[in-house]
Formats: sequence, C-alpha cells, structure tokens
Amino acid sequence: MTENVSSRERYRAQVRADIKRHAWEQIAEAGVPALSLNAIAKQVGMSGPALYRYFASRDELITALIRDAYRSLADTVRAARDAGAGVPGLAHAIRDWARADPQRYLLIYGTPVPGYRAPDDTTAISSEVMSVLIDACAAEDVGEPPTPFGTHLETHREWAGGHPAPPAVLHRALSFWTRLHGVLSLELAGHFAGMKFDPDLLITEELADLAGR
Amino acid sequence: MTENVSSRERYRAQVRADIKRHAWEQIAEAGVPALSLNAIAKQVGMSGPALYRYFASRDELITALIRDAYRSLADTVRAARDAGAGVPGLAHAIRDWARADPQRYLLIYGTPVPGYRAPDDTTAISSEVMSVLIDACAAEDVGEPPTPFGTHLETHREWAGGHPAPPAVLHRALSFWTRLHGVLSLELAGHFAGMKFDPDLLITEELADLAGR
DNA sequence: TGTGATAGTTAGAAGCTATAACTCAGCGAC
DNA sequence: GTCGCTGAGTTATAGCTTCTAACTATCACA
Repeated sequence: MTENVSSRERYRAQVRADIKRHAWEQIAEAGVPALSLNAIAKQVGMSGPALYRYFASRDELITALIRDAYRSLADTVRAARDAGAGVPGLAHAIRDWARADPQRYLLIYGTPVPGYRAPDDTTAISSEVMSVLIDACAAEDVGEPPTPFGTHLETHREWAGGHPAPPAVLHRALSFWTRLHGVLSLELAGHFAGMKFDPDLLITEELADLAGR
Repeated sequence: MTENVSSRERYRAQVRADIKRHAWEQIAEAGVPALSLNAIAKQVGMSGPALYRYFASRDELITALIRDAYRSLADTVRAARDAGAGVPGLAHAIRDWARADPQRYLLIYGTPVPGYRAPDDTTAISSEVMSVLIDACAAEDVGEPPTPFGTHLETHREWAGGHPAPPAVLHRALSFWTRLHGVLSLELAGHFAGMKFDPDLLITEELADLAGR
C-alpha cells in the first residue's frame, strides 16, 4: 500500500474541500438544518452516496465544518493581535468575522444538539482564542486588586491553560468574552431587529465599562 | 355552522396541547432538529397525517412552541417582579427558567433559521419582558447623567415601547439583557464545560458592575 | 332521520440519510 | 507489459421524513 500518496491524497483533499465549500454555501443561506448531502453531492458533480467516501456521515461533515470555523476564528483573532489590536480591536475583529458569515459564528456558539460532544481539538483551539484574549487584557492591566469573583476564578484557572495572569485579568477576559457574545449573538440572531440602535456602539460601551472596572 | 362550539373546540384544544406536550419532550431531549411529527402522532395515538388537522406544518407547530415559550418567559418575569424581585432577582428568575429547560430558552434566543420571521405577537411579548426589565432598572435609578450611548438610544427609543425612562436607565436595561444572555447562553450551550467556575457568581458580578456604573 | 362539518384512516409522492453490491480506472509489483 | 489490488464512482434499496390526496366514519345539529 505504498502507493502514490500525493496524487490520490491531493485529489481526496481537494474534493473534501469542494464538498465543504458547497456545504458552507448551503449553511450560509438556509442554516445547518437545510444542509443536504444529496444536494451537495449533485453540486460537486457526483451522485448521492459517493459523498460518503469523503465524509462517513452528515455529522462528520458538520464536525469538520465546526473545526474549520474554530480554526478560522483563532486565525482571525491571532492576526488581529499580531496587527497590534488591543481589547477593542479584538472585539471588532471578532464581530467583523462573525458578521461576514453569521451562521459560521452560530455554528460554534449557537444552539447545540443536546447529545453532541465537540471533538477535543476544537476545545484546544477554543482555549487558544481564550489565551489571546487574556493576553490582551493583561496588556492593559493596571494592577487592580482581585475582585471576589477573580479570587474564585483563581482557584479554578485550568481553563486559562495555566495562564499566569492575575485574577482581575482573568475576570476581565471572561467578562470580555461573555459581554461580546451577549451583544453579538443577539445581533446575529436578529433580536435587535426592531430597535434601531447601533450594536457596535453598545459593544464599545460594554468594553469601556470593563476597562474602567 | 352554529354547532356545539365548546365540545369540539375543547377537544381540539386538548389534543393540540397534547401534541405540544410531546413535542416539548422530544425537543428537551434531542433538540429541535430531532422533532418528528410522525413520532409525536404515534405517541398521541393517531397515525401520521392526522396531526396535520391540528398543525398545518412542522413550522407552524414550532412557531406555536416559540409563542408558548415567550409567553412562559414573560409570565415568569412578571411573577418575579410581582414577588418584589429587583434586578438581581429578575436575573435569577430568568436563569432558573432557562436552566429548567435549556432548549426552550435556546428556541427563543438560539440560532435562528435565516429565512424565518417570528410572528408579530411574539415580538410584542418580547417587549413586554423588556418593559419589566426597564421598570426594574428604573426602580434602582440614582439619577446618573446620560451615557453617550444612552443619548444615542434616546433618539431611537421606540423599542422600549415608548417607556419614559431616562437614557441611562434604558442603557442599563439593555446591558442587563445582553450581559445576562451572554453568560446564560454560553452556560446553556455548554461552553463553560471545562472551566469549573460558578456561572451564577459571574452573572452576579456582571450585574453588580452594572449597578455601580 | 337526514346532512354537513370534522376527525380520523390508508396510499403515495418526493425528499432525506445511509448501506450494499457492483463496475471501472489507475497504480504498484512482478 | 500484465496481474491484481485499492479506491472512486455507480445504481438499487431500506427506512425514515414531511406533506397531499382521497376516502371513511363519527358526531352535532336541524
């Protein structure tokens, strides 16, 4: 079985990428529930069951998409950091990324299927994002005393990947995440539809409130 | 057609309630995507298409469930207010309500289907909830000067149903909603799984931070 | 005792995921 | 160059889904 790895493997990878590309298109326009393997197969140019050579099941395809979404988010966040973005800059980058493809954000942070368990590597990527957020919060640290919740966090800091930031910084990073997600997910889900204020201003305000804590 | 309204109508209403009850059970244990009209029909004791006498389509059933969920949330929030709950008490009531049936909360605030438009009365109930939140924030008002975002809100206050609260209060109510949803939705979706802190403490802290703004 | 609305039935179309069994093309080994 | 294996694709099919059509039986009322 020492066959020409590159040729067959390259083809395989390219077809898998093709499938995922069409899957994203379907998801973007009608959400995950409307994702049909049959329809994708036809778009790719093969007939139905052939697609199962590339993804063992619908769930496996979706899992691959989730993984890619996490990867894309992590790359975006890191790129923003490398470009010198502070806390507000990161928030902007994440919001732009989310708005570019709402269903991609919601695939990660939206309604989960009760039984579903995300593969371990996605949680690894997720904590990669978290660590960038903590770094950013640490960079703007002015040495506040630990909040009560901060000390509570202190005793359970495994989630930060052992990041050595002080409790107040961990707390700020967590608040950053939850506040941004709070506004962003409601915005993407269309719950601000009637009310015509600018969500970007609200986020800015939420983060400013965080900085001066 | 001046028939015995009460008898037939009562039966109809009872069957509809039965159907919804089984639908909620399915949703609670496997989420909306797993909701099967066929399975429900068999559980209720009728065979397949009979269910379409009661709900014209799967979407219509789900819409009815969404409506009931909104109604239940509004009742919960109002009951908490009538019991004398302040801002933290309301947050607690909402969180308890959500944790009692996570999929019910996520049916309202989770990932929406791109094309779907919620019926108008649900948005009415939604603003009913909002007005209770604004009232609670107004009760704890100490007359802060309007925030910049508050004045921005001032010019677009239709969403508050014309509530006469000052800008700073509108702002606080909105922040209350987004902060609570931020923590709660991540909690319900299981994104705090690895990190073993207490979400309730984080919410408390987020709201305390809001009160002293 | 009729009569019309309504609740239920079975049959079936069209779609889905997924499996089974098969054909055919291409690569490696001899 | 030929043999044989591996893997990509096919069609057929099972079993599920939503939903429509056509039919029957029942129930309330005149």
